[in-house]
Amino acid sequence: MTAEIKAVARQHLETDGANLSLRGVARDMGMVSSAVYRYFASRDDLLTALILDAYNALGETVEAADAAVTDRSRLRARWLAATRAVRRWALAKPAEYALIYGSPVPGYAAPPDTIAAAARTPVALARILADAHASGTPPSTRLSAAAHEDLAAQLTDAVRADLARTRDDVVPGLPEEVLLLGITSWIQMFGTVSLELFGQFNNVIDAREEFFDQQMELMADLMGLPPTRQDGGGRRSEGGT
Amino acid sequence: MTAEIKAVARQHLETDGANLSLRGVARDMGMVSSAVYRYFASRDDLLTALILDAYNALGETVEAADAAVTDRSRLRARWLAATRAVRRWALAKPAEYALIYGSPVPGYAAPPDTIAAAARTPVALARILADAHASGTPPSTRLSAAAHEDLAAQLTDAVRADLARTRDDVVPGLPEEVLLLGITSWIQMFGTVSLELFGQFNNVIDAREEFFDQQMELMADLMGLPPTRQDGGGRRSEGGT
DNA sequence: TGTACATCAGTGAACGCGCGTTCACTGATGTAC
DNA sequence: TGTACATCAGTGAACGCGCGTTCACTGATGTAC
Repeated sequence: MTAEIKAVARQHLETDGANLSLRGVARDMGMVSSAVYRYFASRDDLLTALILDAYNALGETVEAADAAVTDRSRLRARWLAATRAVRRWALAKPAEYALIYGSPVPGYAAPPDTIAAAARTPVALARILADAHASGTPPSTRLSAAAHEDLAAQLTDAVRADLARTRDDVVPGLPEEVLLLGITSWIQMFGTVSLELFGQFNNVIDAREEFFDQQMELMADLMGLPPTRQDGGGRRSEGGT
Repeated sequence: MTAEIKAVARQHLETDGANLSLRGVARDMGMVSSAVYRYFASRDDLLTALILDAYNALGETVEAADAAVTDRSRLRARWLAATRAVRRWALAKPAEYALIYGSPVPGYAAPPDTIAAAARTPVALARILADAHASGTPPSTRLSAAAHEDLAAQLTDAVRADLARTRDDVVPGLPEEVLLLGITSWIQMFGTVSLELFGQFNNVIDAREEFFDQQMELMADLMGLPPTRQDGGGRRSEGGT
């Protein structure tokens, strides 16, 4: 019942964006508008439910994509699978993506329940990095030694404190510089998906899937995730030659 | 006259987001709603004008910030000045930023005039990278040699073609891998600003200015922009000790 | 098996509101002679 | 200096529409005895 309303509302998101009309949803369900109030106390309540669902659907998708890599030690494959899952989900449900990662809805304040759901995807990604660190992968094989040394020296106390707080919550034991590279990669992933989806790649990048993969490979390099087959020194070897 | 309408409309953006009301703007100007039609043919026309203005205002800000670095060879300082200008502008005018870099307005299609204006900021940033290349800075001093070699090998034909097209338009002569790192940095910059502005840093990053600076320093490392004072090997030295 | 009653999903009318756009108009300002 | 006329910024009423939310209600379904 409430699930059906949400399903119709999700369709409306595609055309109306966040200024979703409760009356329009009711109309499409063959109901009178006041009937919706039996299921949702207000339009904002419906919106909140959609936001929560979107965060959870994305989180679930990412978790599943990561879990589908059966050899858990293939850390780069896990990273690529998880980030590709984000992009694929965003392309499949652009309105839901925009709802959670786009501009805030004017006049709408997300209730605190959404915070935990919002964390689901970043936490899934962080777990991959934590596994990499636990398995002894040297942090960032791809940054030069000098750059890596600098990275730690460069951190101000305030940023370090932020990192330490998240570290303790999510990935205990991970060095702050490593977490920093993880957050950098997280930003790069959402930045790439958002710029593509919001139209900033028009007339610049046409090969979007390949470009995304390339960016995520670069981020894997940055985080020091080992090449998928550990046979080639620093060279990636999956997919030919 | 039209400038005043746009000024009031910009204030409305702050509260209403993109579902800006033409009647509301007229009301605030002490005019009757139909009077606005003497200056803008429709609500969408007004929106288009605001989008154009926003792209140009941001572009101008970035160009000015770059130009303010009088020693043009201080490439890292120019990069930091330009990217900080983006963030500062976005924080000062969040609604205008959301209008151009947030989720697309439902039912609104940006006319082609906006494309040239949209390019202004990326072009200003690309120029810094082109100057770095022209002055003989080795591309990406901070990636390990193996990683940098990989970067070129990793590019597929399609991505390479995209890069070549942009290169020929904007920064003739720049190697594709170097442009790629520039685009990566461009994405990182807008990703960081957007995630901050759209609320994804809540409960994660509090020291936002310092964090942003750190990310942009990292990107400068990635692009191989030399440290601000060329006296310290690989170590950054501006700002003490 | 049959009646009385409670539950509750959905109705329909109404509230007060705001919107974009049109159209014939007023009335001040400026120009031409 | 004075009159006649054109320009044009802004008015006011109206069009048809949609919205979120409320409230008293109907009528089917299910439960209790």
